[in-house]
Amino acid sequence: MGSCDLRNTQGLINMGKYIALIDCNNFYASCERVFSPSLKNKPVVVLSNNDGCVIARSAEAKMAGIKMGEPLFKCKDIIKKESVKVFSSNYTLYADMSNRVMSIIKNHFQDVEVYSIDEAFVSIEAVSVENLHEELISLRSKILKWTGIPVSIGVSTTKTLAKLAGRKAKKNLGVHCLCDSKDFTNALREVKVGSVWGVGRRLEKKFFLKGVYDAYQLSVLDHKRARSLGSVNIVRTILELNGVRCLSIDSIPDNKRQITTSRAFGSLVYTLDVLQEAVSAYISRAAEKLRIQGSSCSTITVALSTNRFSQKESYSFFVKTESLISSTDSTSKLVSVGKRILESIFKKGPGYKKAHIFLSGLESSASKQYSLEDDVASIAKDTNLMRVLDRLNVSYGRDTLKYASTGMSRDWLMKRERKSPSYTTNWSEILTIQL
DNA sequence: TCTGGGGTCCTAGGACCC
DNA sequence: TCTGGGGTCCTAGGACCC
Repeated sequence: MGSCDLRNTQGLINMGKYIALIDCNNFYASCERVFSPSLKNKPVVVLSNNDGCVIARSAEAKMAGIKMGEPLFKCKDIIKKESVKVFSSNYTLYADMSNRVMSIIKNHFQDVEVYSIDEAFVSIEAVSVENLHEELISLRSKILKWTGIPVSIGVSTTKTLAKLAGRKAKKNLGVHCLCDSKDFTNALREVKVGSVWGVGRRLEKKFFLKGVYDAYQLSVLDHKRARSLGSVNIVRTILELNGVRCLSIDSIPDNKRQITTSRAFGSLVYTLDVLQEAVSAYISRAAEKLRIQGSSCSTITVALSTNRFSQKESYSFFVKTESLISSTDSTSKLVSVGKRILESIFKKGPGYKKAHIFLSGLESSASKQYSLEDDVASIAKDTNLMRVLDRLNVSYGRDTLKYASTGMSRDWLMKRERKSPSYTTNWSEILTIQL
């Protein structure tokens, strides 16, 4: 963490170093639009897994009154009335489009932190705000021209302020600099405290009770009072609102400390053998993620849950964790432990909606601790097998080679009834143009 | 009928140690 | 009535993010 002396907003202008947040507009909806130009200016939404909730909306869909996170069945009427185009999520496509956008940004700037699939923070040394503004406007057009994805860019001196600037940029669909102390107070007053990055619903409620309603009021809140309402993070947020950098730009992502694969089934599952297929498949996926970052895990947790929205049955969650004697990244080893755990938590009766796998106790595979009981030769063999498996699946597509235990029927697979083709990652689904 | 998934960090409290 | 003090490590749960 950088220095945390308290600076006032006057000091901002002379800090010399800026942080920009580059954020793709309505990202998933925009991706769908790139490949279906007829959707231009039309309302578009993208759904979560299992076609459950709306997780991305084009501007027109927002205008039509569809809310973020709303279950599909609750906005069926609007969708019909406004002829909203609905897509299942197509993560392969979005990840690929994201990579394209991010690589343009990385070519342009040195210090880039890819913060999420649709956002990046960059740290910039600029001569003047005016020059920077120009530069970012041209970057924005380049991204739009090269990928078809519109972005908005917020600039300020800390991440938290860049986020606020990004909100403004979204409204006028371009670049917004929040670097001048004159605009500062007004800009902060316009933002509800709950919209500040780092203030969620719980904290917002607490702040309301204390008469803190907007970002400006938060920025002048006494640190001790703030600390009594939240954790040390909220004090950092206040400092950041005052232009004091507490959060740095991390251009090299850390390895994950925990790996999760949890997914709802397409329909309720009642039998152990179908659950075993699903759990094996989820573990395979989690183990792949583990190997991608070169880690092994020493703890595996398996959980089953019923439908939490069901009126008829009460919600149940069964969970069990097992520690391994020495850590592993082998799919087969993890699957066999996972299946054993599943058998021990499975109860006949309820319909299961979801299975969850958590891998934790992660350490680098290269420097892992062996146990006296380890059969080193068979571990080496397994490692080679995993290498071949991963390589084939990278070259020829996921699940080209998979464990039989993950099932052939895959009755539990999630619903994705309105998925667009994987235009950019699958030869057989490439875009075709008819003349 | 239908309600996402994958992460992080922080804190309090218990277990344990000398 | 009286019940050491100081420390570490681990875990569960809460809050937040996209």
